[in-house]
Amino acid sequence: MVVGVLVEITNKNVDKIFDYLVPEEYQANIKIGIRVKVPFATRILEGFILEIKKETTHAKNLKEILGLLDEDVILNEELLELGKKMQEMTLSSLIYCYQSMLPKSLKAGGKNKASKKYEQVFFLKKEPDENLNDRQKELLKCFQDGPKRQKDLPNISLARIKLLVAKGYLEQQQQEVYRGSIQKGTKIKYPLTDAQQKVVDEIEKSSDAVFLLHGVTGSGKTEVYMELIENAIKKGKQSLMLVPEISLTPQMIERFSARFGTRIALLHSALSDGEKYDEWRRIERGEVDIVIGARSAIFAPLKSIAYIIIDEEHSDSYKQENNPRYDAKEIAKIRGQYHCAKVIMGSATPTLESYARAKKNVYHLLYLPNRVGGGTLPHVNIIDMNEEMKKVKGHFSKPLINALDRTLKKKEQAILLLNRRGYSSFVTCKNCGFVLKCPTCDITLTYHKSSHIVRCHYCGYGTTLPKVCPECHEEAIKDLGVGTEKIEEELKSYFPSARILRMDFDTTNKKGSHEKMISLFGNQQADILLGTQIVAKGLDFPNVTLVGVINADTSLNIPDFRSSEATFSLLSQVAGRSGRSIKKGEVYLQTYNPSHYAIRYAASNDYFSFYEQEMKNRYLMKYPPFYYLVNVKILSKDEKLCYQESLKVKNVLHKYLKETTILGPSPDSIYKVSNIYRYRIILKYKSEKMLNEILNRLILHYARTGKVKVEVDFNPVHL
DNA sequence: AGCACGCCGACT
DNA sequence: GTCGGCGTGCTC
Repeated sequence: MVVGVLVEITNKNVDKIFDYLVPEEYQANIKIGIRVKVPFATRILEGFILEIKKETTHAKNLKEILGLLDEDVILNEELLELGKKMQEMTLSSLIYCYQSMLPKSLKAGGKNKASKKYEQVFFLKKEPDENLNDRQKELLKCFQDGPKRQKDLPNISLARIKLLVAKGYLEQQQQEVYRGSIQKGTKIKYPLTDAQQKVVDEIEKSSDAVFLLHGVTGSGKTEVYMELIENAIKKGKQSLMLVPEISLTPQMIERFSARFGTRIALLHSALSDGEKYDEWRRIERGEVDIVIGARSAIFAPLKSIAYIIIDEEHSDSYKQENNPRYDAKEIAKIRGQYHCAKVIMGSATPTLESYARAKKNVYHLLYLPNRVGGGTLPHVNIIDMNEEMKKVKGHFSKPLINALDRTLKKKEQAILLLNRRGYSSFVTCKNCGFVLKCPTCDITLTYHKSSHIVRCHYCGYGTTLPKVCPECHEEAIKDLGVGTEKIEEELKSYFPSARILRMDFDTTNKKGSHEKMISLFGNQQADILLGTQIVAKGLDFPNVTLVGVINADTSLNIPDFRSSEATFSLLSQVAGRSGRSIKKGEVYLQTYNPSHYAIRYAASNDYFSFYEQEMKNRYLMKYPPFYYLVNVKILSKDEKLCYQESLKVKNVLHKYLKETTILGPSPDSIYKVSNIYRYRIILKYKSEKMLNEILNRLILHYARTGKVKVEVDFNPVHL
């Protein structure tokens, strides 16, 4: 017996199947999709069995596999096939594709091995008799209604139980337990509005495969999802829902667990490896009906899927930003096809790509134009900061201060957004203008006031803030950026008695702190929630009647063709946090670009006009959805070599790709990260037959040397 | 990815 | 004369 094994090495030159002999002792337990240990050159590696055959076509004498790592299949037939498609789509190595589908403990060569957790359970074996004393008889009664763990029996020592085991009255067994899964469930269900019901009916009756649910903020998309999921469960089918990591908030989890109880698996970054493994096992064993998770949850090993829901479809988090650079929305469509499932993408501000497809009837378009309960969308005021800054200093305009004052007096709550995207809170010398930069990345360092440390957000490098300027040696170092801490101070000077809750990546780092803050604010133990993008998404607080955006337009200034879309989307989302119940809400957008269409249309909540305008720009500039993009990155520690090879790559592309616009090479948006220089070449095309083959050949060519590396990113979300 | 094999410079 | 540089090639 011979097996074909894909080993754990991610280099594209080793990304092929190697044949091994299977010793007699292992033959009975060999399955496609399990992991094995194999000798490989001078080392011992792990890999996945992808083939089982009688003989090898490989002429030379084969080595034998050294052992099996799994009893159960890790990569089932669907995932095996999916991985191959991923490889074609991303040009990553096949092993990378498989590894990215699995929790760490199930990857080949993953350090911490599969870790089922067991607990001792005890159950009754022999009825109590006269050989026991009264206390022992009493204890045995506890086991009459079923097996028990020691924890289920407070005040009973393990020794007392073990004694009864020794005497043969109780039997002890190992039972696999799952860590950290949801416990409660009260089956709460709200009746659907007519509009929601109509959408549900339309999806259920339709035979289309992909739907785009365009629903304004607060229109109750989640209720639609839940209804569909529940109806699917009644038919014995499962559902998979993707949300941006940031939206995996306790609020949303609570809504689902309240309705569906324990038959949910949650996959998010806060879980430990053991917890992730347990959730994966529950899913694989068919013990859950619903999987909710961030991007990688798209690979959850469900067996019979009815719906794949992509909530907040516009979120850039669905595209993986490192190898393999897959798009979970595309994976969703492939899995959907396999399961004959319906894919539903939902958003208040769909991506232009999705909306354009919906308009061409590639996706089935559904629309929820109104808020549930007839609530009206908040009134939005645009504040021209060019004018305001002549009147006041600091970051707050008069109208926003007045609005905050009114809100606080009414005992209502406010959310303030500091738009940090594309914004660096840099540290500079007031004397010579020197800006603190990371020694290994071409990035300004960010000052963290609470810890007195400046840090690089790309490589994590950190150091204490220098007292004197490294350049001119004057004591004139000053942080100029606007962080939430600074805004908080300013806010306190206006409203000394207001209770301010600051939420950003610094304060929500610790496990559970995010949850705590949200419940604190929900219980109205704070008046103002101040934070970065994290406050814009998915939160639902009925007492919030004011939303203020300190700087609506910083995200417009980043050099990315999607910056208008990102700004429009962010502002629409955050505005939607205001006035979600009967109380009327208002919104203040402070901006230096009051006439920019992204800001104006966000203010008037006019998705359609934004769409039309932005589509015109995209057409003129040859951007998606009119053209496809590929970002070809050339990386090297050697700056000169990097540029030289970039030119060579460009020439090759030029020679073979006749239908493609080729831009560059140019320095990447971050020229240097961890001492590696980066150039990029942008490709724009509508259709190019040779594209994948040529790019693949380039990657392979550079994969051997190690001095220069070429990476490609199809449909990049950021340029 | 590693690691061996193989062909050219300054050193106990 | 040798130690060791890293270019090239291979791993069932």
